[in-house]
Amino acid sequence: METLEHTFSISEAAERTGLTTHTLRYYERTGLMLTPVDRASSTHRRFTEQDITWVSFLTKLRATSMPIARIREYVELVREGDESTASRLELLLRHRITVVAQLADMQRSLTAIDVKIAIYEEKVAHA
Amino acid sequence: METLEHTFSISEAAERTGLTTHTLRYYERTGLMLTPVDRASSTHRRFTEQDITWVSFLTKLRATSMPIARIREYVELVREGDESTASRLELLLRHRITVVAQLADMQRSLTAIDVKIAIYEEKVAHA
DNA sequence: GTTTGACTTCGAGTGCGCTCGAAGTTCTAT
DNA sequence: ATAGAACTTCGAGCGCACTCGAAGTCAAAC
Repeated sequence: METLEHTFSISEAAERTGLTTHTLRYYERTGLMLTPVDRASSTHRRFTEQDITWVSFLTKLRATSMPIARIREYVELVREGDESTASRLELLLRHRITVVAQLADMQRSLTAIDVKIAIYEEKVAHA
Repeated sequence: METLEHTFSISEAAERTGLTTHTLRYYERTGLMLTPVDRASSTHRRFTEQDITWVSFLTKLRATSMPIARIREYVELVREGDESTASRLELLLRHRITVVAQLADMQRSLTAIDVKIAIYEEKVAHA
């Protein structure tokens, strides 16, 4: 059952990815989709499950501050097929290092803020 | 000894805070300093230890994505003096919630990226 | 088959946080 | 005294990632 692949309109895709339709079109036009999005009825976009999956992943890359341009590089590697696996791994590993650094940095900043909070709490408690 | 308060030129302040002189001036002019920076010899800025300490803290706020405008609100509260302690605490606690959310979000994204990395490592190992 | 609303492309606009350059002034070292 | 570096203000410009509006086309529901 369910052998036919289900597809989604742009607004359904927006709903599923948490992006706006504007942003989805922007991502496509700026070269961030693995393949051009299918068009049903000549013009309207039909997003496949794979498109949605990819957009969800690219959202993770964005959420960790990978710049659009870097994501585009990654996409180009994916398009090259299997032979680029090692390059893709390398790109992601490099990105991973920056993410871990970001997390550590943010954690350190949070600690500093917590120190301040503690001081204020003390102050407020004595008033 | 060392009872005289040491002050810093803008380039020394830049060095100590990791910001550029341009950014330090920008922060001052956009209302992010607790008090106007002292001027020695009529025009040149002289940063006090307290200025440096404050800039370091505001850098932590920025590093956790607090917008300039919110920092300005915080600064205005500080200028009001002791009576604003509770408001400042509230502002920081509210910010804290967003920071914790950011950290969790980033951590989740990192996990998704790690899954992909594991897949690629598997693939590369078999080649 | 017509209406309603979702879709299309295109290019321009926005918001944020810097970042920079120009043109002039002041400090420091000799 | 003077050269050169470091400082000053001011306003404009930039880079990134969207975000939006206009004007037109298409499609699903009745």
